[in-house]
Amino acid sequence: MAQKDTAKCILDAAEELFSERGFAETSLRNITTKAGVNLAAVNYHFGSKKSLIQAVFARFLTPFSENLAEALEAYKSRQADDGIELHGLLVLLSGVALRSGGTRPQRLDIFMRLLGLAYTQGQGHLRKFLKSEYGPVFQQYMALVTAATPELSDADRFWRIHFMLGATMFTLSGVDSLTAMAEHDLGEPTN
Amino acid sequence: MAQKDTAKCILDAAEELFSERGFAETSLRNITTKAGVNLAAVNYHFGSKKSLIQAVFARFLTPFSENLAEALEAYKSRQADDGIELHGLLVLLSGVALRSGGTRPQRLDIFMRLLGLAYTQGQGHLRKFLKSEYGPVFQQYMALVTAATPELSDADRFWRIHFMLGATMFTLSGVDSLTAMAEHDLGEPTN
DNA sequence: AAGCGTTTTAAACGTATGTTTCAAACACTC
DNA sequence: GAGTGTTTGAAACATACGTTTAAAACGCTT
Repeated sequence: MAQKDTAKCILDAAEELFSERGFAETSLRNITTKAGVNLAAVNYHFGSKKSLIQAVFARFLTPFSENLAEALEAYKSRQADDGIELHGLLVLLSGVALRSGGTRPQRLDIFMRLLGLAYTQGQGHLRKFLKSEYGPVFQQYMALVTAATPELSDADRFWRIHFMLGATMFTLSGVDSLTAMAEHDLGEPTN
Repeated sequence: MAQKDTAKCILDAAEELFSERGFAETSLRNITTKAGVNLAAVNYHFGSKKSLIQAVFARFLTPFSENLAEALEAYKSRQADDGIELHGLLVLLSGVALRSGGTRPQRLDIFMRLLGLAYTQGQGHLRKFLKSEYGPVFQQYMALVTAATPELSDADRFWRIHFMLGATMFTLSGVDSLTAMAEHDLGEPTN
């Protein structure tokens, strides 16, 4: 419970609570209570709840997109001669994702849930923020994927990426959804 | 805009708004305004917002689980001799899902988004409701899937189901997530 | 230790929400 | 057409939220 930095404590608490309960269902009072700080600290350090949400994403995505940009540069100069290869691109992406989790290993779980929330809840400001801030790197990556799969039609590539992304995010985020409904009451307690 | 049944208008509006914006982000005033009914109608017809949320799910899931139960019975008696076959089970499930959409074809899209929300937002009451109400049918289905894949370890089967479910739900729900970040500004307007 | 910018604290503010109330409007039987 | 149970309507309620305020506490240079 090292209370070294108030802003960091708030981000940690917010990250966890948001991923468990969503944005609107998590009040600033929930966050500050869990973080052990004063309620006003959120607005002092982040300005507003919206900005706090964006900051939670930025803390993960900024290193991630930087790592991805670097890896893409290295990959492009390395593969300049013998063309773009899909397998290498996928390995590159998963490697960057795993490396960007920071110290805590469960960071990727939490972040996958957050990313899902960003697009299932009404947070339009978040979508705009993510797209304008981190869009270019992902567009760059997608362009390479397209170059690596010239044999696919745009529609085929679109759906295959959706399938892959869905399986990945769903699995990594640990959201059980339908399986939870069919779950026998073995295993961990429900709360 | 046939205002035949107030309860139905409320369910339609709630279903759509919930799937677009989440549960907590959608107020009863939003719903009743869109439905063209009085604010108090929600509490009169459904008792509370929680009950309304459950009713939205029940309207889709009750026919779905009944159809599934029937289809399972028919399948089991038909396949009694030559064993359980996985492909037939999957065709059965997708057939039931497509048939349970009701008249409107986009119902399945909306419902996949809702199902995702049910497990990413903090609605614990919803999870309990879904599990107790519809869990048994899905357990029955999963038992058949298990019987149809005796060559798989429990872990393998668990992850394969997760992959399939993730790809399916992600694709059907039309949630764009990461792809939206890399999207070029072509295509439909953003709002 | 005084001074000053930064951070924390407790309390209050305005607003939006879910819910309740109670009278009016309606539907339908006798 | 009066009477009765059901549904709608406008308004008010209590509560929880995000945000703001202003004073207190702190950290650090001098």
